[in-house]
Amino acid sequence: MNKQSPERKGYHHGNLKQALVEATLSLIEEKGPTGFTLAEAARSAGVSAAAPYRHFKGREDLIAEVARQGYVLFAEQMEAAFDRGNPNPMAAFEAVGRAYLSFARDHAGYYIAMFESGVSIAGNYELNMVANRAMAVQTQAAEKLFEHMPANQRPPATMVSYHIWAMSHGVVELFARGEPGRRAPFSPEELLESGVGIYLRGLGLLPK
Amino acid sequence: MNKQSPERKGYHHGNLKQALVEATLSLIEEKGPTGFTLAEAARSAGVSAAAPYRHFKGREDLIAEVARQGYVLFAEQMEAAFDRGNPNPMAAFEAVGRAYLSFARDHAGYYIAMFESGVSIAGNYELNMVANRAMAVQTQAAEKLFEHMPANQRPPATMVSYHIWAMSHGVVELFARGEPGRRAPFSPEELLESGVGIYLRGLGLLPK
DNA sequence: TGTACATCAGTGAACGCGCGTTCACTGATGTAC
DNA sequence: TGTACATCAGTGAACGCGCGTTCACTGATGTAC
Repeated sequence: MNKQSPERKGYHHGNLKQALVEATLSLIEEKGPTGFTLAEAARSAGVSAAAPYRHFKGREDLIAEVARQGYVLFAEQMEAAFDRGNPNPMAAFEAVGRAYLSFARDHAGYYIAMFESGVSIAGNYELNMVANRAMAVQTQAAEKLFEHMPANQRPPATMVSYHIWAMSHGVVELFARGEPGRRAPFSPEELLESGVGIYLRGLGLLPK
Repeated sequence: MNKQSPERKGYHHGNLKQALVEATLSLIEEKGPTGFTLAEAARSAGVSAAAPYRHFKGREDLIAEVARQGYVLFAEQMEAAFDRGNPNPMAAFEAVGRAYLSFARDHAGYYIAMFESGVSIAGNYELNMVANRAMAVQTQAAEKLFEHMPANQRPPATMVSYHIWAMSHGVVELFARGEPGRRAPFSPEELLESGVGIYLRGLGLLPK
């Protein structure tokens, strides 16, 4: 175990801010969003305990930056999956659902910083903006789906996107953590896809 | 602000174990599942920092006890709401959903200890048992609903209960925390009820 | 191209603090007779 | 009913520890001329 970060050059780190973000991601995945100290993050970036203060106001600020980067990446991946509704609204909608799950799985550290760290989104303007951008994709996907449906035969698109978001988040929290399959005999993907399928049938958007 | 617990009698507390559990509940609600120390819990129970060691092995053990009590209460409330399927399966199913949400709302401290504290359920036999008992109610409610449906026209009852659980948990985490209505223009109850309604329609269990 | 200088981004020592945990102790309570 | 004694459930002092944070410092880098 080499505690010293390998890309460290000399007296100056050169890229400490980002190195701290990455150290934090690992620590979050290992020990949870509150299971480590700022000093620990500094140590695992190969730097003294005082160094982080050159880049962040404190622990809270570091985690907020991690969450911010996470939301940016998340928004990109959601937008790419949505692909402005191509090839068709239903396929795009389903792609967004899958993108949600793969983000949560492949970037657990970001996901935890964003949704489980208790970082205050309301109290941070920039974080608020980028979080909204990410979540807006889900609403757009629902709107596309409703394009040819009369408004009085369906719930508001925002409500639909909250339903899907809630189910996605619930699946991640309850079934995508820990050893695979430990808590349920179904995979997270399977659970979310089947759940969303039944839901869409309930909206009259899938046959039978 | 009286830091000393009021029901404290003399040299012996008399009910310290439970007082610590209750102090922990308040602290969890205030500061999150990792936002306080064992010493803090002791202090707010009006007792020296060494006293908790007479009842718990440490912080982890105290939180596990809080979670255990939470699961017991949760199971009771879910079972009462289910009422063995009375007055009819659909009403019972919906009552279970509402019970989930009110438990999360009225007993946030327990809910957080159970689902967000990172307490290891798998590694604690008693906790495992009581958690399973609570979750089994949801599966029973789904089974009752399916009573008169041929098995090949429906998903497994466990899967349905996981879907509902995921959506319930998602609604709690995303929309039932913080100031009411801050994150969504819909109340948690409204969101869960409408979401579950659409889902049940998708199962062919509700008309239209 | 060389040099002087300003600025940046680190160090490491120091401090005060509160926590976890142990320990010998002691006040209160329960019980045998 | 009294008394002796064991046990229970607290105290408070002590310890070592690591954290957060500040500070004067210094090595490295960038830039003006």
